[in-house]
Order: sequence, then structure tokens, then C-alpha cells
Amino acid sequence: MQRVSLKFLAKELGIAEGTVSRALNDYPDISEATRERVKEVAKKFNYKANQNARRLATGVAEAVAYLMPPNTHAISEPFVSQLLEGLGSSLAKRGWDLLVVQASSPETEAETVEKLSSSGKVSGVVISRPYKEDRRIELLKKYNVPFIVHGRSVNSEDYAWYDVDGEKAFHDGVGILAELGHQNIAFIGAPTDYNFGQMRLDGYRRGLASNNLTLDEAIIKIVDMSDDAGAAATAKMLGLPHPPTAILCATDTQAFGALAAIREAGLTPGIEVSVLGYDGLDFGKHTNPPLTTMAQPQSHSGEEICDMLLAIIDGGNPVDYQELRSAILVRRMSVGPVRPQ
Amino acid sequence: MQRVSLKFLAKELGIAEGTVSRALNDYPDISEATRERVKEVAKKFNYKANQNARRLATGVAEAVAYLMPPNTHAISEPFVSQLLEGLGSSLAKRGWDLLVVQASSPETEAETVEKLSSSGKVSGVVISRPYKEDRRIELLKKYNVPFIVHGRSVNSEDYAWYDVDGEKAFHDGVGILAELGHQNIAFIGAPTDYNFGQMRLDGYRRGLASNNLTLDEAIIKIVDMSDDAGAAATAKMLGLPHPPTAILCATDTQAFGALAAIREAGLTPGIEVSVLGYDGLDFGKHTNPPLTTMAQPQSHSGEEICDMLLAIIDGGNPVDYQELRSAILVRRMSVGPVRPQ
DNA sequence: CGCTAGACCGAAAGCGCTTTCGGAATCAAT
DNA sequence: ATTGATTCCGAAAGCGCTTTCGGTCTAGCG
Repeated sequence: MQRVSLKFLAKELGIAEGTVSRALNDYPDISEATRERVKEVAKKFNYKANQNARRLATGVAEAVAYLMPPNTHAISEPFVSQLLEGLGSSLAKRGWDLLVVQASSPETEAETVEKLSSSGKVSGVVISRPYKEDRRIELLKKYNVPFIVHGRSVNSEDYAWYDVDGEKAFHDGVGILAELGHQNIAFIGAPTDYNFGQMRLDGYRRGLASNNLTLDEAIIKIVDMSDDAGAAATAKMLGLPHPPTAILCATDTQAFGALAAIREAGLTPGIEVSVLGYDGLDFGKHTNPPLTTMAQPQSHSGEEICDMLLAIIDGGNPVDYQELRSAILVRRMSVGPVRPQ
Repeated sequence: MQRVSLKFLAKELGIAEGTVSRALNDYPDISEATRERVKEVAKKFNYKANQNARRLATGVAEAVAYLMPPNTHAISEPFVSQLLEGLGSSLAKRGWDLLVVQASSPETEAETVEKLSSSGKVSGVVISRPYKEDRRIELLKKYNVPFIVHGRSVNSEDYAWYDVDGEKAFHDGVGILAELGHQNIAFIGAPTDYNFGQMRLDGYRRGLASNNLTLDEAIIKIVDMSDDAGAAATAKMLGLPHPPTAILCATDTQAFGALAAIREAGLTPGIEVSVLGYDGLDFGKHTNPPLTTMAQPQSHSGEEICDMLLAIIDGGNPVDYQELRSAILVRRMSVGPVRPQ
């Protein structure tokens, strides 16, 4: 099976290799006649340029990488899937590739980033869920790779990012609960080395203050983002002498666990204890009871992020690409007014 | 910023480019001394080989592609995420890349596959959820790309695949329900142009036969794999003069909908109407009631599939790589004995 | 001490494409 | 008919790496 290369086409057409290349790439110095002739023959032989040669010659990769969050099972989280989907389809429209790369361990992360930037494999990268201080971001800046962050680190002035305002969401979340009469509002948070974890906690705190509620460390639990962790934290708080009547959760998954723990304690979520989640997972409508949550408007985040990244690759100034979205409340059944004790 | 290339290293070391390359790649004809010297300098300058050049020279891509299912939002399905995660980490261990490619539309699918195979971008590809007759498989065979199918098409003798025996699972599923006294077992299936849809339906039918149950077309619904579709189908069947006492669902997502529809009808799932799902989604433990389901043992499917693919890329015969796994029952609360009417 | 066999490295070709540069051919204008 | 511009294409030089081939040098042997 003869591999059809430029050389092959050139021979077939009786013209020079370079001419074929220029014809295929619509250079202006090729006559209409030969351009068409070339393209026809190319189609006939089903010519597909070797991407590696092309990339080597042009120096542009026409590919972007998504750097998976370092923690395990991260890809199973819906937000990753949605992001990938959007990125993938946007990229595909332009004929670019999407690389999904995982650092095998936190130690090799730097190595991975370096390799990504130095090996010419990609023209840009996107990462998610930065830590407050994130090494990946530093490396990306250092190696001068166009990148965009899904989320923000603490110092986010000088790079491009796309984020949902979790601080505001949790501030407002407390307000929603307070308005329903809740005074004893617990918080189940995510690890605060993640900046989003910190911001949601900050929002919660500010929300408390805005509503003249006192902060009680006993009903603030920073735990893993899993249902089991959410359940354990909830169980513990329910055993308090003065248990919370509402629980604000940093993630829906934790909220699922909270629901379970409340039922386990013989109480009814949404009636005796309200639960407000965050993420807007579709699945929340099937829990018992359906979960009220603050949804990230991330249906098109992948596309937006892709557009932003491409703009930066094309020479745009990263600082011009910082998008902050707001979460929106999805009312279901897990939040209700406080009941008289 | 001087790009550190082989040439650069060679000059730095005062030896030939080829020698540097061979040293770095552990060729046996390089003395231990220079090998170390080379590697040291390479590390010092943080040398990373340009992958495009490397690939061009060697002709091997060291990358595999996952071809996304053509339907939209496919990536959000947990099985895709899990697969990607496994593939990604296995590949990463070997320093290979994972490309996620989406055909922008069914029409461009052939084009996509062609390009993938001819452009030298990847050494192998994996696809999921084949149709009974699947064009992608034909194309992959035609272009002689190593590939492996997650699932099987109707004629699966001559290529490599990894599948879970849905036929058996549904046959046994009927048995489980029948043993609990159910005689009127409904089936909510997936579109039968997907081969897995057909196989699960076949299994259901054979299960009916094995248990001397009569097949009633009125309680067989082939619908989309969504919760809404599952709910609608369930609602319809519940309105029948002789409604089913148990429902077997082709996917957990449909089962979630079924649960909702049953509650909507004022009945209690797991008591008045049993629901048995398939997929083993972790999330099923949070439904109301928790969903009993047949789980795909897919936690490591990504790794296994990766190993199989690499073996084929290394020259293995695809036919030697056909793995059939069994589903395992996860007992939760949505299945119970039939109640006296 | 001469000869052969390794051990080790340099030189160079090539992977398949892009892109610059210059030359040939065509054409219009003087 | 000469010149100057254009138009179009061929030739060739890379892009950064791998890999073969042969040559030099040392060591080991008789």
C-alpha cells in the first residue's frame, strides 16, 4: 500500500512538491488551473497530510491539552466531562486536536507541564480547579505557554481565567437560608488549598455577617468532596447539642451525603433540616428529596474557554480574557423554611 | 530564549548530534561515560525532545485516540469518563498521549476516521458503543489501524473488543425478578441500532422464556437513554389495565426516571413496583429508594483496554484480544418480592 | 609486534512537509 | 523590439529528530 505523500502527488501531477503544497494551502501565487488540478488529484488519492511533518515544518501544533486535575477520579466529576465535551467540539470545528493529559503523580506534574510546553505537542493548555497557589500556573507562565484556567488562584490578575463566582453564590446562599428563618446554618466545605474551597468558605462567612448571624466553628466542616465525607460531617453536626437547621454544601456530591445522613438520623431533609448544594448536577433531581442547588452555568463553558484560549494563542493579551459568571439557583425540595423547635 | 535542541546539546558537548540522540535513547553502542555525560547536560538544560520531529523520524505516533460516541453529550455519561480516565493514566505511564476526538457530525465521521489513520497522529484508536453494523469499525479495518471496540457489533469475530455480557445480565436479571415472584416484568430498553440495546433486549426475552413467562409487547418500551424517557415509558405502562410489578431497565439513567414515575403514580418503588437497573452508577445509592442495579465491572476497563490496544499495536493479532466480562448485581432497595394484589 | 575484533562515535541521509527565493515565461507598455 | 512588471512555478533549504553505515581507536590474541 503506497502511502500517498506530497512527493507521490507531485510525481503523479508532474509538478514540484512545493507547488503541490502551496496549491493545497491556497497560496496566492498558484494559478487557479493548477490549484484545482492538484486538489482534484489529492482528493482522488485521498491525500491526508502527515500532521507530524506539517507541525514540524510550521512549528504550530494545532492542538491544545487539557491538564487533568491531579486528584484521582477527577475525570468522573461531571464538570470535567462537560468541559471536555465543549472543548472537544469547539476544537474539532477548527480541525484542532484535544489532548487529555494526566500527570501520573503530583511530583511529576512539573515535569508534565514542562514536557507539554517544550515538546511542541500543543499550542495551549487549559487546567481546572487551581490551588490557592498553583504550581502549574507558575510553570505555564514561566514557559510562556498560552493557557487558561478554569477557576482562579489567589493572584489571578496576570493570566486568563474563566470562573463562576462561588464567593457570591455562597454569600447569597446564606441569605436564601436566612430569609427562610434559619439561624443555625452549617457549612460543609471543600479543602481550602483549592482556591474555590477558600472562596466558598469566605462567601459563607460574609453571608453570615450580612445576615447578622454568628459564626460557629462547630458547624463548619472542611472535608473531601465526596458523598461519604458529606454524610460523616453531617452526622457529626446533627449530634451537636444545638444542631443546625440548614446545611450549605460546597459541592452537590457532599450534599447527597448530607441528605443521606439526615435521613439516617431519622429526620426529613427539606423539612427538619434544609440542604443547599452547589454545582447544579442534573442528577440532583433524583435524590430524596430532590436537591436544591446553585448551578454553575457551565453548559457552554467549554466553548467559551476554547474561544478564549484560541484568542490568546493568536496573540491576545491574557489579561483581557477573564470571565466571571454567576451561579443560578435551582429550586427543588431540599430547602424549606425553618420549623419551630 | 534559545530553544534547546539536539544540535544545541551536541555543540555544548562537543560531540555529534546523532551520538547525543543515541545516548539519550540508550543505544548499546554508546559508552557508559558519554551516556551519562550527555544525560547530565540534557537535564541541566532541561532538554525535551520535539515530539513532532521524533514522530516524523520514527514513524510512530506514541498516541492513541478515543473516538467519542457520535451522539451529543456522550462524554457526560459516566462510562465515557471512566474509560478516559483509565486510558489516560495507563497511557501516561508509558509516556503516550491520549487524543479525544469528536466527529463534528455523523457525516464527517468517515472523514474523521480517515484523517486519524492517514495523518500519522495516532498509533491506535478505541471506540465505544458500536451500532449493530458500525461504519467506524469498517473504516478502521479498511485503513488497517490498530483499534479496539468497547462493546461489540453484530459481527465481532475479526476484531478486538472488550465487552460486558449484557445479554447474560438481562437474562439473569429476569431470573432474579422471577424468583421474587414477579410474573409481569416490563423492559425499558435502549435503541436497538446500538448493539448493546439489541443484546439486552435479547437477554430479556430469553430470560422470560427461561422462566416460562409470556412475552407481552405492551410492556416492552424501546426509548432513549435518558431519565425523562424512562419516566415516560414507565408512566405509560403503569396506566395499563394489567401493569407490570417489576421493570428492568437497560440503563441506570432510565431507571432513575422509572423510579420517579412510579412515585409520581402514588406507588412505592421497591415495594409495589420493583426496578432493576443496569450500569452500576455510583450515584444510584442516592435515589429514592436506592437503585438495585447490575454493575459493569468497568473500574479498570480503561487500563485493560489500553493494554489490549498496545498489544495489538505491537503486532498482536486482534482476534486474540476479545474480552467478555460479567456484570455483577448490586443489591440496594428498588427490588423486592411481588406483593399479593 | 602485527593482526583481528570489538567498542565507540561521526557523518550523512532521510522522515514529509513548508516556505523563501529566484528564474522563466507571459504580457503590456514605450 | 526593448524594457519592466507580473504571474506562476521549480529548486532547495530547512524543521529537529532517528538510524544506518562506516571508520578510528583500543584491546586482546597469537
